[in-house]
Amino acid sequence: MPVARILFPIALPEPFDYAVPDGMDVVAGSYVMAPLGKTVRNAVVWEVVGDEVGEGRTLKAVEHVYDTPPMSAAMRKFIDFTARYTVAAPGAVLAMALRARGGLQPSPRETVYTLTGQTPDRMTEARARALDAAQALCPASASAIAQEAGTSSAVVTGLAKAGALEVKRVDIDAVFAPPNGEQAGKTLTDEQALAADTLVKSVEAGGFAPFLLDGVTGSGKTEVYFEAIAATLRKDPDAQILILLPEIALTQAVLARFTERFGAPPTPWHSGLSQKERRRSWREAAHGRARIIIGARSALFLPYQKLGLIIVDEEHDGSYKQEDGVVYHARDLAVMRAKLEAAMVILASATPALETVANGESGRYSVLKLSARPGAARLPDIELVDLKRDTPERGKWLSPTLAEAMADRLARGEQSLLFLNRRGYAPLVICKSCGERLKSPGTDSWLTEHRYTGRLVCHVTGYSMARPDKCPLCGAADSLMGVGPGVERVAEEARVLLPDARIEIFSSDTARGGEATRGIVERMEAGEIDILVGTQIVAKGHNFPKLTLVGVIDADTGMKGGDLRAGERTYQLLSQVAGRAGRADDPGTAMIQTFAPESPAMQALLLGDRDGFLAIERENRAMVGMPPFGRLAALILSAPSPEAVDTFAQEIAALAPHGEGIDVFGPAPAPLSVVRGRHRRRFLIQAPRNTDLSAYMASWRKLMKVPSNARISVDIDPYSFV
DNA sequence: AGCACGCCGACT
DNA sequence: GTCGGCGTGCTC
Repeated sequence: MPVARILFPIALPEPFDYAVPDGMDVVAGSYVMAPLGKTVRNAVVWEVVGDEVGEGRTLKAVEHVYDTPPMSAAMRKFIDFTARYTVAAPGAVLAMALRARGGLQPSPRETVYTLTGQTPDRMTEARARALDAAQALCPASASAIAQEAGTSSAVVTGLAKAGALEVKRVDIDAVFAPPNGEQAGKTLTDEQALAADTLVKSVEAGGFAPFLLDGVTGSGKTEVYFEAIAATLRKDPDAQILILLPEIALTQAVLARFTERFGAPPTPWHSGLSQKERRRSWREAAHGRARIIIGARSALFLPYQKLGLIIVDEEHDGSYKQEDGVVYHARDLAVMRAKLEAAMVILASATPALETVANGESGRYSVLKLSARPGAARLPDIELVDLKRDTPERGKWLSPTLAEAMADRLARGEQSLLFLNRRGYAPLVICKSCGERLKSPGTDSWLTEHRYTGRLVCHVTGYSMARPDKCPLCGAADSLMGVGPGVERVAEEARVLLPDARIEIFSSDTARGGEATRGIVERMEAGEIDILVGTQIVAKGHNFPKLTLVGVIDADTGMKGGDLRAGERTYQLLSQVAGRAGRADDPGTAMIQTFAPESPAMQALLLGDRDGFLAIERENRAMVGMPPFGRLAALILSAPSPEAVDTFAQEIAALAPHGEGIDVFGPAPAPLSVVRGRHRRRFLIQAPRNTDLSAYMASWRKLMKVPSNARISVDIDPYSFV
């Protein structure tokens, strides 16, 4: 009897062996149901091993094979690669690919009713209303028609019996309409056409080909990669195309743009989908019927039948890094997935990551540059405001220079945007009488004061409490004081400064859901807002024609935290924010308040010299062997008590294997040393560029005996660390 | 990930 | 005397 090696979507160390009953059609990649312990679970056949009989052991049998086409060999290889690379169990990676309940079953069906045109022999008041409702809703269930008509569903079934309504059984999860690759796109500029042509030629040639599409904001990157998508659709009627976007960019407007360009809505995938939508998107992707899939990082793990093209838009965006569970970077894995699929991959950005630029320069990626903004819109003039000389009053955050510019814009009827990447009123609350800093319970992160809601909120755990009127530690009344600026406090300051101005706050707190966001954007476009105070939510997308001043409250915030990429991230974010100012005939001004105007990031911003900035960054990193010139990994341990985690950390430190050129630093308290009652320690591992760090971390991990109350997580190529 | 087996506190 | 707390170990 053939034996199937089956991988379960749980963190088991390896696939398990099962007997394949006679006549059951099981191949590598088959989605099956098999008994495991006391339960029966969905799983995937990883390989079928000939007619080998287990050495005297009896195997359980595969129970059921699903009709879903088997998972492709490339997908299985990708899962194995990801597991090895991220030092995770293959089953834990497979679990990410199977996250859609009901996706393996055929679509559930429902009974719907449509008009036949016949009139029933006997017509009643209720029947007439039901027929009207059926016409309005067209295909609809009996209950929906009955509700609309204000009758019982017996009326609807009665009409069906009388021949006035036709009964149909239909799939609840409709198939996505196929996109059209023949439809023409916008007219491209010469520069855009040149880039698009290169991409189209590469699609036609086929095979693995990585590209960096490096184009300034507004240079039309999307229109260029649309041509690559269209070419892929034309070339291969089975090829699927995946577009990865940062979660925050997955808006209705973006989906609409794809719908318009390709004549059919794309298949969406992100954390906000309902169970029904997930099931539908997953099934269509797994069957190969979904042709264009637009999703957040997790869409990379859908089991496509045949990927022809992957696009990673805003490839520098930090949200591509998954931090819990299987720790991965979707951009890096996207390139690997494309390689395994022999597909093309396009990384697009106005401010590409240093790693990506380095890959371009070394020739691993082909680089396409777009330098011009069509419509002749120029980038804004940038001014650095030196906070050491141009200091705001105590407890204030707007420098005299910025305040004056805002007043000037208001007088001219133009708009200003103040940017501060901090939600709420004050990022820290202290007690004036005992000095206590209020923290989230079981965590060492500060509570942020939100005046708008009158609450103290932890931005790490989501914990929130009503603002107490007494210090919880010493009991002193009226002693709590918010320290530091948040968008609410800056808005308050602006209101005092310019009482006649219409001022609004734009952050994830005030713009919950698309509705409120659209409201703010519309009022801004209509000129009903004079000053908008926002967090990084304002950095993306929207262009406001009357906006001529952007003020960056504190350019140095992002530089704290000892992060390797702090300078790079600050540059990316600030250049994006600054780009919001200006319009075709008036470039506008961006005023950036900083205590370090002489720093390379600020100087590069001032001069608009992104490449110069990257060159300095690169030199610094090359000197100290940091990525991409060396490799990093992190090992994070956690346990319920500081004593337990320290003991465990010491044991682990002693076990670290020797490796050529590999340095192990730590243990040190992790960036957030206490999270939800768990104490965390971190090791940082640095190695030469060509080291197989995954293999090193896996060999180390094998030596560890992890106590049951402790957790361990490996982060290859960590992004945030101290 | 479930689920059961295992030894130590408060209850009908 | 039992019910049940979740520590730990296994699932082909």
